[in-house]
Amino acid sequence: MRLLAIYRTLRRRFGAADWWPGESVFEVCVGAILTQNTAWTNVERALGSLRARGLLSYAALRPLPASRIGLLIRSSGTYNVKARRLAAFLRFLGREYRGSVTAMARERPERLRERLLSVHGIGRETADSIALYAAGAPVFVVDAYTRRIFSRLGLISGREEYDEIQRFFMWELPRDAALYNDYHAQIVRLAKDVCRPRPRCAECPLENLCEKRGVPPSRLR
DNA sequence: GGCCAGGACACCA
DNA sequence: TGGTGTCATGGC
Repeated sequence: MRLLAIYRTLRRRFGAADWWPGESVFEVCVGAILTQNTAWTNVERALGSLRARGLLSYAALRPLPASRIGLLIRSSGTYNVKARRLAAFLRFLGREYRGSVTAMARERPERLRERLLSVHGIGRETADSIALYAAGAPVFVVDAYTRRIFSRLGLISGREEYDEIQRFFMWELPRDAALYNDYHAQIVRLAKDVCRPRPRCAECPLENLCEKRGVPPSRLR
């Protein structure tokens, strides 16, 4: 089963995902940084903390020192690190786009990715998440779920570089931001609802392919 | 009480 | 270029 067929199977099972979970484009950017190596439930708490104080906008957040931001996002973990990264992103947004995520979203996709990667604390996955989910750019997001699930299915080894896996997906799939958006959302849903916290392989829409391939149970989380 | 989560970076050899 | 340590909370 190849990539498009897998997507169609997931889509039939889960329906349209309508992602990313965020109430504004700015919130998507903040969430993309806060979710680094962190469960989304913890990110939601931090976003809620910012929202409750009316701080989920560039104008409100930009004047705050990183130390203050850190206290507000504690629940997302590694909060001192993430506060510095958020501050770096805010400086970037102010310097390059006068604080406007709308202006940022108008940037050409390749150029936007390149510029985001120059920001401290924004790596490939975070840059691509912002480019796709905040700016609607046709770039495929490769995350830990993607790596884990597709290596189990035998389509990648899982040890490839980020860019190599991304090229694989973008080579095989039509260049379509809506497709990349929903595909990644389907992967996350499969990982969360079926593969974790305890594998429910009998309910897997992908015909339990990884188990049939002899993937050991220890890898099925 | 230990393991893990939708990474990125610094440092070292 | 690749390996390892660090950051840190909250759920299970």
